[in-house]
Amino acid sequence: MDYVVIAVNKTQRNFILKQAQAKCQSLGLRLTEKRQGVLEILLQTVEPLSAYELTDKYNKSTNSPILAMSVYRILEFLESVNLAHRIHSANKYIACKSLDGACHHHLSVILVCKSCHQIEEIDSVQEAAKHLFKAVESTGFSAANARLELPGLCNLCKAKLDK
Amino acid sequence: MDYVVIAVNKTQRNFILKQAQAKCQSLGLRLTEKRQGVLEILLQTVEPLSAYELTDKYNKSTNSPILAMSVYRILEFLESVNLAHRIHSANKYIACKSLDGACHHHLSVILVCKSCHQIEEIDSVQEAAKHLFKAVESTGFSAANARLELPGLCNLCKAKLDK
DNA sequence: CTCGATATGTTATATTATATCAACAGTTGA
DNA sequence: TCAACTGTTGATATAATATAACATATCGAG
Repeated sequence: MDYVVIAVNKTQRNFILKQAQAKCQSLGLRLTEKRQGVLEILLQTVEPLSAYELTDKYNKSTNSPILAMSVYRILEFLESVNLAHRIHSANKYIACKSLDGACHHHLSVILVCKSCHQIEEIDSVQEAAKHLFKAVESTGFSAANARLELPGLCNLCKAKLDK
Repeated sequence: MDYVVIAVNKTQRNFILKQAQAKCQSLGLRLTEKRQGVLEILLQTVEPLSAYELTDKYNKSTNSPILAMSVYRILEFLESVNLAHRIHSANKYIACKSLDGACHHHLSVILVCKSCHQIEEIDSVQEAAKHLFKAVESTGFSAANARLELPGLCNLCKAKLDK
């Protein structure tokens, strides 16, 4: 299985946005224009973005600008409904790009390349992750909604460094 | 197996410090007075500390004070030789309290309690962690020196919340 | 419409982290 | 012994990330 950086095309973005709308509605929450705008920028971007980078991008693409403060609040909202994830090791944020609308939040594994700083949220290690969670929970600790961030080197960077 | 917050007693601290000295020496590096001082504070403390908290504690316990800048540098050093770990999800730092002098850095799992913010570095899930790493590496990604941070609720806090 | 709740605007400030250059200490080798 | 080199720390400035607090605006239910 090949390792590729996730980039979603326009059709996919629209699909995810629609699902996001539906999800919020079903929760009795509002995916407002600004919230959707922020989510769109995250979806359009391959690398994770800091709140301030996100603010800049947002403001370049609109004529009703937003403040970083609001972006933080919006990110908090998006995270709370699992539409975006925070990458702690980088203090940056990504959209959840899972196309089936059900990113496996409880078990998701995020690979963080130390060299190119790109990120891949992978599903193919579900089983192993599940085992780890079970082992952890058997110690009495309740692992909640965890995304495992694994630092390392992606395929491409490894190839470059090997040269 | 019970979940307990790691606290090392004085004897254990001294033991770890001695090992740290030896480790640095064998690497041709110096565990200077300040570096050792910072490590000691971390070892004496159960909760993870921010660089600035660490600075304050240090300066309260000495008459040759230190600057936060230096603490950052020292933390970087301690991390580079695996005597301390950074908790990304909290932007704080802990000492590696493994008594056998060989914290399993490549596979270590850190439980972070969202409620009391205390931290437990556990060894008992080595096998499961190893499997996960293998699964990840089979995707072509080289996981490097990872500590997995798992957010959740520790035993004690869970009990409190259940009341 | 209007009231309450939610969302956003606005300003200020806290917290975390890095950059830069100078001073000093310890080691090495002539 | 002394000069040169390397690594460590001091000192100051500033950048980057994040939260607090309060005001205003907007949405939706009744």
